[in-house]
Amino acid sequence: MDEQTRMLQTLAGVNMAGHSVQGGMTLPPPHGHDGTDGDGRKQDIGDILHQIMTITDQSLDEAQAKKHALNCHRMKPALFSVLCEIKEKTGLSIRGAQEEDPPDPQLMRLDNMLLAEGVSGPEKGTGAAAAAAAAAASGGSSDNSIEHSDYRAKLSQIRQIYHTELEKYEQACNEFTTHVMNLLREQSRTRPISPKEIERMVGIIHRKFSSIQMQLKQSTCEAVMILRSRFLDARRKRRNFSKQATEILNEYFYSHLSNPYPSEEAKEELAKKCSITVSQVSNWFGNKRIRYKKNIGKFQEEANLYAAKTAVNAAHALSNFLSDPSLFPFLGSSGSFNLPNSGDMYMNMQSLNGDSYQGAQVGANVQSQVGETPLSPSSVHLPQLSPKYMHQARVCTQLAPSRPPRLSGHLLLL
DNA sequence: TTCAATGATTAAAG
DNA sequence: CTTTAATCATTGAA
Repeated sequence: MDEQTRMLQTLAGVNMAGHSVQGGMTLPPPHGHDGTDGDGRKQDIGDILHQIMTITDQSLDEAQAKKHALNCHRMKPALFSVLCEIKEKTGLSIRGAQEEDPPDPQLMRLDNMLLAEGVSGPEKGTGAAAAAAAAAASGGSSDNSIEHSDYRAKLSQIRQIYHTELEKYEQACNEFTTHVMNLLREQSRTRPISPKEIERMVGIIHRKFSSIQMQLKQSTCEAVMILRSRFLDARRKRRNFSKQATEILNEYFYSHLSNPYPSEEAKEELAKKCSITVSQVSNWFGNKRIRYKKNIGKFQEEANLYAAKTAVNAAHALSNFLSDPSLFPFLGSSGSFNLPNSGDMYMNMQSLNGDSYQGAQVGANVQSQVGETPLSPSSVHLPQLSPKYMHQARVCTQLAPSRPPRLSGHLLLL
């Protein structure tokens, strides 16, 4: 302790013997006289003030030398550690303890939202590529893809700004932190600063910067929300599908009337054909099924139309099929097996097309004859002529009573 | 302007 | 997840 005492004396320029250093914030105690503090203290303060006032009179070299001597004093580390400890025990440590804060729920919410919107988080190269591919796949024929890419572009713009700003903040934060740390380390040579204190300081800086980041995140969130709402509005603005698309969808629907539930693959196929998305196909079929079921009569004309259309298509397909001599060599030349081109064949095709039992009675009012809802899964569903949708054809065991017995002959022929 | 048609969204159910 | 049923919101024709 003797060394420390002397050290203190050197530092304060006064004799502190016999006085406790616990009074951290109080002025250095006067030297010499134990217990007789009255006039002595005043004089000591005067001395100190004088020293301070005249410090500029010292030559720089002299001051530097003094400083150096002080820094090199072998008891300095020990003394500083004690001083640091004292500091810890006084106000500073209390403040530090109070600043232990739990993760801000608000910040968490913002983070989650940014993550969900794809602004923060992993680089969404795949997502953007997929979106671009989707936009390209839809052929650019619809405004939808344009709007979508527009949204994407704006979002990535926001994303970019967000990231550059974030990076800037982070860089500034790191710079400032290292600067402060260096400063404190430098200062720790001349005044007691514990590593813990530096740590705390770093914590304070980080908190400050993260509050700035939160503002950034908040404004980014706002921007995304605005963009999103605008885009959602735009998305709600529907466009009717093209006539061709509706045609294709209706064709599929009415030729699968007993089971109008396209498989995933079928949906994809239809989506591709119609230049719409799979979910749009799903929407369309959902709407179509419910609206058809609600008012079959209203759709009768349409049903007949498409049934006839598919029948004609099928007839052509079958015609081509049957007239292929390589398939039926026993039939001889194509001439010897004349396909009936009109009425007869047409009706055959109608019955061949197991699904379009509505269409089998073109022009008739079928409503009364439809004993069961055509959507009932118990309806017969015979394989289609078109091989494309073969995979989802389903042959049920029971025949609908209202339906005529069916075409085993044709099928056998095929 | 009206209104049926239609694509999209939603809750509920499985 | 998919589907149904109801509903919303826009479109396009009258």
